[in-house]
Amino acid sequence: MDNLQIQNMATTYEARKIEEEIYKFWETNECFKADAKSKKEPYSIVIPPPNVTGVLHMGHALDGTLQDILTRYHRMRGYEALWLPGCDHAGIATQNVVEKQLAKEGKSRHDIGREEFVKITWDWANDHKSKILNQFKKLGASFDLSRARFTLDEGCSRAVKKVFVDLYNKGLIYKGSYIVNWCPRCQSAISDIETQYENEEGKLWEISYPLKDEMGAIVIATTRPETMFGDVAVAVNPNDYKYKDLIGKKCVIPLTGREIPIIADEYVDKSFGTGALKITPAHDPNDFEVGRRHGLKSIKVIDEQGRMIACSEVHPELHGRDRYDARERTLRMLKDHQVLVRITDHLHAVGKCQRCNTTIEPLLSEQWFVKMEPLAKAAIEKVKDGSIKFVPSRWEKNYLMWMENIRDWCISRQLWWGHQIPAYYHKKTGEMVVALENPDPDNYRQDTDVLDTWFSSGLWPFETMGWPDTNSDDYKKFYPTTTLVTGFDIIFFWVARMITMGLEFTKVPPFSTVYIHGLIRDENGQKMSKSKGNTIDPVEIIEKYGCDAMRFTLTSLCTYGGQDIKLSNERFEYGRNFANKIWNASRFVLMNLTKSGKDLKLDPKDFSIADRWILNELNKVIKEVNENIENYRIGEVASILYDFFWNYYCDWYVELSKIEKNEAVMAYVLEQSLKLLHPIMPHITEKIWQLMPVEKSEAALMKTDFPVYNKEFEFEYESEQMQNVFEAIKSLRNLRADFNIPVGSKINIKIDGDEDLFSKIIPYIKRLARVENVEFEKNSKDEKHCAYCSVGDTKIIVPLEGLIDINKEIERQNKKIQKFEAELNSLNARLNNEKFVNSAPKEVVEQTRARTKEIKTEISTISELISKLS
RNA sequence: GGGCGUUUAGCUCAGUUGGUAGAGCGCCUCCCUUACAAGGAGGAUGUCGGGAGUUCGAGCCUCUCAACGCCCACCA
Repeated sequence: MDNLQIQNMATTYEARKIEEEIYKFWETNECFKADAKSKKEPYSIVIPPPNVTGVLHMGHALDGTLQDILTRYHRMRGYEALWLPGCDHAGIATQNVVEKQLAKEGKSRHDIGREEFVKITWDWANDHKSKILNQFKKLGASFDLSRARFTLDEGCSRAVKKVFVDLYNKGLIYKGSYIVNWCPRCQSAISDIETQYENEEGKLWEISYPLKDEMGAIVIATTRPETMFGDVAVAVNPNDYKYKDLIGKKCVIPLTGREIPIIADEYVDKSFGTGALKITPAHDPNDFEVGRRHGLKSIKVIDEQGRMIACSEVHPELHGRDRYDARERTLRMLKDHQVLVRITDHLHAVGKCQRCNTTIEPLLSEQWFVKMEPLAKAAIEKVKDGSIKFVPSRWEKNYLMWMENIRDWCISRQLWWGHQIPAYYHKKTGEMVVALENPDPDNYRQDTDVLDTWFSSGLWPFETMGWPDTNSDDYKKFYPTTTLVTGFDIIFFWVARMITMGLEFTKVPPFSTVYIHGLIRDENGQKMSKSKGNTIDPVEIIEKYGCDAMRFTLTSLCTYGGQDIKLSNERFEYGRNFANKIWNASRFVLMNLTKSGKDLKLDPKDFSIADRWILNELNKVIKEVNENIENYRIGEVASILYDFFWNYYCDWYVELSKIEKNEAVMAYVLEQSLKLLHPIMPHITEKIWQLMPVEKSEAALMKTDFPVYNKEFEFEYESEQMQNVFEAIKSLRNLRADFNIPVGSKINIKIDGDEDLFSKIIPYIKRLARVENVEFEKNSKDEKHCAYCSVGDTKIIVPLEGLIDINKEIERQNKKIQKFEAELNSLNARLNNEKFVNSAPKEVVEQTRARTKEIKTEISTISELISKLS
């Protein structure tokens, strides 16, 4: 080949240079653009939109790689494939970032006002949207950027408003005063799943509440004494004999003198603490329920900043103090009044804000909620009946458990960045209207709250396709989407909501398969996080090892069970080495092709036994690769291809080609391999393919057809014969190693056995086992000073006068016999067992018999050889 | 308290309907044989966490115990 480009191929794969060049090539040629008007069957994936605040991390790299593999595979399989990219506006996270920036200038958002703040945040978001998507490009992502969306863009806003208004009109959204998780730092309510519980060492204080009208007291236990000013009752279990007589009576809250009733409620656990519980409906979700059951009012004693209020009359010194400060002061007073009975250590779970880790304050507050139970019904149904499948399936159970115990979703957030709630209040009468637009801006003001970020991401699969315009081309072509790829950490946050909303508003599941992969962890199994400093930056890995190398490594680590993936820098050497192997094998092939175009057409007449063998192996691999991708066993695909390309094509076929080559087959197997590898390693395969002088119907490999099983290339018989040849060659190499025969010194052999086969492959043996002369000889008379190999009943005799120690050779052969005999014994044990012969499947019995026969042959061959030696 | 996962070679992990163990890295020996030392040839290494059961046969199925990890719900 006189092609200059091929001559100039570097001896190591220069990943970054080539990857950037190839990605540009795809972009310039608009290879990723999906055509909504195409006649092809659609395949679509929407990206889990990364936060605008984010930078690319390994989780994205894995998630993105898998989506890209599926997209590229289906594109090559003839689907109209769309991978739709986009970003999430990430309400709290983004607002936090911008507020921090303002704080550096000594300002708060209140100083500049809502309008200005939102404007600044938009600028910031616009800036970062492209940053994160550009980073995704470094992954080789074949997503259609012309369709990139943002959860706060016009289309999404329209969808969000419509969904909100519709749900409201159906009575599935309501506003009300309930206990919510309040983050005193974010100054907003957050949902239950945004609250993360951490175990903390705390104290359990037992406080004596004196009875009214009689002697004695009831001792309650609490972890939060400062809330006692908001107590409205003391509750005991109705079956608790200790307190039987006190039910219905009254007691007095210490430090205040306020009288409260002693009530009975099943909720109270007799065995915990003192068995008596103070009820503070305004600051505890369980107490709130108890309070409601008993018609008790709520007294709010902590405000939205986490400061004490409403105790000013009795204890003005507490007013306005932080809740923890107030706790200390309250305890001191209780001690002084001698009502603090006992203090014990107590490990308990404390709710933290997912975004800022501030301790959550359960607070009575007016918020918007989605009534989930009626919506969950269909979402449960469609997973149960298999319309939506989780892979691996165990996540279905997880999903169903959550959905079946679902609680209402608090969707309002007291933030400025997000979809403002489309509820409007009359400035004078306070009358509320929920509508797509403000009915009369002069007289109505809009609700100041915004929606939970997950409200808009819950609509992602259809809002990005043009919904509510169900006539849009994209909606008609690409919705519902096919596969959703994500980590298990957002099944509740996101997947469940998309299913729920999708079914409610589009009447079909938004996707048919949810492919859940594991999470990326560091080498010690710890979650990667910036604060721990244990992150591995994908961009750095790409720079150092190459994108395809990273993709291959990540892919190979994906197990079918979706186990978490422990990563270290070194693991990427695996992918890099493989990329380099592909590069160099291709370089060799390209350099050795003298033909091109039509001259490289396969002609079965020219197939040698080796050609048939490799074509047969390739064919099997093609079948397995297709099956495994279809079944989301993507890690398996990586290892099948690694094994085939390296251990079959490179180690054997290319080596054999140095002796006797069939250019057409050599090129064909390479081209097919490149296609098979393309979804995982798109750049290197595209580059090499473009250098190949084969006939091309497309300008890009990524546009060609993915290989499919071809019955014409079934050559099982030749395949088995070649396995024998390889066995023989390995045996000879083995022998050389055992007797320390240097590679430089050639050996001669005599073959006694399958002359028909071995005569065909003499050149292979000569070259690969470094043999000088081959003779065929029945019942060879050579005896002493020989070493032996055997493959089946074929004997290979290696006269090695003076080079070998006879005793050592006997020992060597005996070892082999021992191995075979061990196996033979276990096989015989089985065959002598009547129950095995009767109850095992026929094929298994047959196999066992056949194997026994094989082993017996081997043993007798070897024994014969030994007898000649001794 | 409920659920899930993990336990296999020194390390990291595969092992798809049960037929007696594999890869990468690491280790040992030899080799720069004109695609590749990010390479080639050969080699060593496992009572598959413990115990019991089902079966002709168990890494795989059932039960149980242990250790580690995750999720959900929480006792104020």
